[in-house]
Amino acid sequence: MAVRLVHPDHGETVVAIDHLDGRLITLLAREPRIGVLEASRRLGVARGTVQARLDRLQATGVICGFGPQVDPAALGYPVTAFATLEIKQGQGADVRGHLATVPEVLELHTTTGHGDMLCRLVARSNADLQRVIDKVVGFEGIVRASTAIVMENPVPLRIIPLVEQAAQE
Amino acid sequence: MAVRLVHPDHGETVVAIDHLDGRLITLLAREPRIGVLEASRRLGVARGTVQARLDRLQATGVICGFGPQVDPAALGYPVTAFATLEIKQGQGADVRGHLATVPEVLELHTTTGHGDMLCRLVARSNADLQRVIDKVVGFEGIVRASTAIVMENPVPLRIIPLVEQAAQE
DNA sequence: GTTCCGCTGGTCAATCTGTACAGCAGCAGG
DNA sequence: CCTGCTGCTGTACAGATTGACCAGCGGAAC
Repeated sequence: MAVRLVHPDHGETVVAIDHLDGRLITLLAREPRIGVLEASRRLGVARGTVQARLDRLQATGVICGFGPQVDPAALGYPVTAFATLEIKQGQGADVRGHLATVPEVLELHTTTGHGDMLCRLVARSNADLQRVIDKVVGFEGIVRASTAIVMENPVPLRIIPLVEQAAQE
Repeated sequence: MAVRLVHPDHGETVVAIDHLDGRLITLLAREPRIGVLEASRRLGVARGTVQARLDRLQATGVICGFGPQVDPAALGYPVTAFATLEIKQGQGADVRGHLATVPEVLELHTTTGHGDMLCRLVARSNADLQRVIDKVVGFEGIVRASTAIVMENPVPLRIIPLVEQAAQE
């Protein structure tokens, strides 16, 4: 059963999930098209149980949606890159706003370490990547950018192993 | 209409999507729970059209699934970090296999540039991150690792702006 | 002109959903 | 021991949705 807890160290709200929650999430991840009824059959529990678990998982924020997963490569953007940006003092907010307007910026984080920001880019080709980088970097406030082009993706974004680990407890 | 094309430069299969496809994906991303019937009402087209479009988008790989989106923070892993790894020559495959077994590694890419690999990690706390990094790096073949902790995430992983751009054409 | 293809608007049976209910079991508190 | 609470089960119901069809229509290509 998913239960809201308060982390003893940080006071953040976390949610403890049990084995059934874990199996449910894993099942949904593997076969997203099945409905509540079919899921209850697979898991060997009553339909109402699955419904209640799902409602709770969404209410607690563990599951934040079932949006379609779109493959940028299939859309014509097969090149992925990560850019580390160095930002001029005090320009952070402007840069964030700028990057948010660039469709090819799929993700942006502010980080500790050598750079100040890390963003994930896609482009139509290696040549097109230059255009994207110019668009990203062509903004006052960005001092320097270093880009790493993704060649292979041995582990695509995943969550199931973590869910299973979290469900162990 | 989503149509398979062959990219003139690379020979890769890409898919051109039209405005209706774009609206459909955007709609599904915004309100994932609506069904085909409701979507057809919102888009002002026949139900069969939406069904056909969806089938085609999935067949062409543009939409690769509707899996649940799980928030690691809600599961008790509020700390995200990116680690750049330098790999000893010829150890790539072993390192990939090792990292794939670590649940806290959500994503792994091999890249050009200073490092050889870039991976996304989560941890229960900053202190716990040390444990995760030790687990990741404690493997022969990894020469050096540099980690950037994520402080803020101004642009969460998104795809809609790109879909809208792709749908313009 | 003819053919192909996609969109429309309609139907059909089968299934699923949301909701509700009573019964039962485990657990904590008194 | 009894009580109250919570969660799971099995069931029921009306209403909505799904997948599958079909004939007709229009635009684009040959």
